[in-house]
Amino acid sequence: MGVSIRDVAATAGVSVGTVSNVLNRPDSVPEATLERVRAAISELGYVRNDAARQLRAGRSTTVGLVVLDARNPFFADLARGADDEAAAHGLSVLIGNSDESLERELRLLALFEEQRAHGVLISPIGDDLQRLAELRERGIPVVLVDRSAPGSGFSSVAVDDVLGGQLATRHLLDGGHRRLAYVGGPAELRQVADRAEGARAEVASVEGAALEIVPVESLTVAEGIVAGERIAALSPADRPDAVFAANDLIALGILQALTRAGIAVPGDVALIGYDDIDFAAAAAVPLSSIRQPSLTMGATALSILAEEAADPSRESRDVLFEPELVVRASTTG
Amino acid sequence: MGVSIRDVAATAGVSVGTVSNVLNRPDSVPEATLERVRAAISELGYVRNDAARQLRAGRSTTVGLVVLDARNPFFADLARGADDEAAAHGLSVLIGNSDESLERELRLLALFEEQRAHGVLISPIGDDLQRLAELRERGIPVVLVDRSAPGSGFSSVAVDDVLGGQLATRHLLDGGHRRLAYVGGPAELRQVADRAEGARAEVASVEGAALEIVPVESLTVAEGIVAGERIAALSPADRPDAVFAANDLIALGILQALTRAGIAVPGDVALIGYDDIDFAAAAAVPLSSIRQPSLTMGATALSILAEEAADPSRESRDVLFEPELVVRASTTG
DNA sequence: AGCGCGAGTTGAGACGTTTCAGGCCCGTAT
DNA sequence: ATACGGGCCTGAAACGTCTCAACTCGCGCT
Repeated sequence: MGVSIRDVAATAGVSVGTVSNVLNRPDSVPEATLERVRAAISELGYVRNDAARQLRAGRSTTVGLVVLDARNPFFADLARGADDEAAAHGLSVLIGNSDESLERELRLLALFEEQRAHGVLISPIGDDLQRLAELRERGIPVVLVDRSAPGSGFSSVAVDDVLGGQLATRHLLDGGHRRLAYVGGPAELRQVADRAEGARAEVASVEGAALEIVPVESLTVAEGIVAGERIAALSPADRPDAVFAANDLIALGILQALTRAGIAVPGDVALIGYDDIDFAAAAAVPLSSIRQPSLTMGATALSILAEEAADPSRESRDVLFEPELVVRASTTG
Repeated sequence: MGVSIRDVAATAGVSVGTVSNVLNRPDSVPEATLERVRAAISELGYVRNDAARQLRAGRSTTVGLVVLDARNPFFADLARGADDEAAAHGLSVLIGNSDESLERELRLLALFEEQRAHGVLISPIGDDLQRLAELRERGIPVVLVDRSAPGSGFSSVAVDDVLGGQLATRHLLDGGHRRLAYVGGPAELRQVADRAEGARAEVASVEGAALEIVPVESLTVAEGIVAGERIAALSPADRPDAVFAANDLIALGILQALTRAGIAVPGDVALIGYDDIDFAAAAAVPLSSIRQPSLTMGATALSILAEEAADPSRESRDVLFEPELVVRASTTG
């Protein structure tokens, strides 16, 4: 069925070794041979078999990327950054979606392990890095993204989420708000917990300020709507006057629900999100948010991964980016 | 370094064939042996080598998906639909981003061909299906997504874009608008051309209605902003009173630009998009749009692909979904 | 006792690539 | 004339899996 290197060798009248050289080390082959082999290749329509290469090489040239939600533009951007950088290293990125489910995360890791992935970039769900340590022991380097873990032995590329939570919260407090709510979940997600911690710390530093935690099941627009409806149902006396959402999808959902219920943003309730996705600026009320350098994070993570794959003895590195407050209409009324 | 099936066989005291049977046909192996082999597997931490399986099998278990823009939620949904269906067939989906660039598209196809992909789902850029025919000849089935091509020999899963264009345009005309603009590009994209054709047909059927075509370089928010600024710069006399955008990203960009320029939507200019992405409903002015069943399309495409991969002699099929008008505030003032 | 049968197991061979030690040949130095 | 070096090429081995024809063994039947 398939045309192999052997067929090419036969029609070009050379050995398989020579064809391999043409493919991989063209400089070491004289012009005349080069052309003859190339002619044979295009005549036969030969296409390299990647599986055979990988088998020989012992590992693949694919990097696995496990994200919490492929539909979240933040992760799409992160993937894009990784993808661009991967091209420069001759690698390709395979995106897997854990959907905040531990079971799916494990399934993806098993898949990448069977594929002898060149490495794995992951935004893990829980705090149990056991499985990841296993991968590393078997020769697959792992870099954590959107999640720092100093001392874990894994390299990581993240943004200081505690600081991000503080920035968002201080901004709300500076606006004169005192009855704050934080909407986020599930609590197992480190990002969710860290941003809450930042919020708590900041609220504690201001006399008379209070923080209520509103849990949601996942970081999606749909869950944001649910949370928004819950908030809208409260009497004005019980209702927070400012809401900090764990990400922009939640914030957009809340915004929809509040607007539909006739509650003005930012007039009645100020609202700030997290990630600063493209759509935040285009929202019903342009959304204040905390910006993360998503493209850069993806690129950085991939390049660290490539280094560790090339030299496994390398020390792990933790890169921490600074979040940035972006003020728009949703908090300035 | 790696633990192979041979090592497992040795420690379990059986032959490699038996281990393979345990892995692939556990029913044909008696309980006692099964357990012994499984014990050896977990003792040694054996993990199957996918490259070797693929080499043996002659093709991989990965399906390539080539999309025009991975950051467009429409394609993210489509990918998700394909991914879910793939799991049911024991396949996995590798997403590639052509970014509306022919060169990147070709590179991705080369990659998938080297990987002996199980099949390829693609939303192709141009009208030249030559390269795809090549893939098919070499045993890699191809299904077109978001693009119908009856008579091409390729199966396809699409939405009737001409009809979609008509729906959107008729809705604007029904609203009393007569000076219409269509914003879309690049023109090579069949989707862009078909939607324009629908618009043209509908406008032609109404006395005194006019349609202006505003080209953009790509279907992104950024390009939408550029187009919106161009429209905003026109004098009120020259300005269209209704805009049909080739997709929601463009529409959201236009919305931002118009709003910033103090032009009211829908008061001064009505606006409708295409795709009905999640964010359309959450926009500054909730966006009217044309809904496509993205998840279903992805799932359907993958399932057709799986059938063709199993039986290459199968006749090609063309599935055409009906678009649906979703009316929101951006066209009802 | 001889036979056939089926369940369970074996082990060689093939998939297509890369690598690498070795071989050939020609030209130059001795 | 001989030796040597270098450029070019060869061909076998190895990567880990699956398949399949062949084998063993125990058992029941004649």
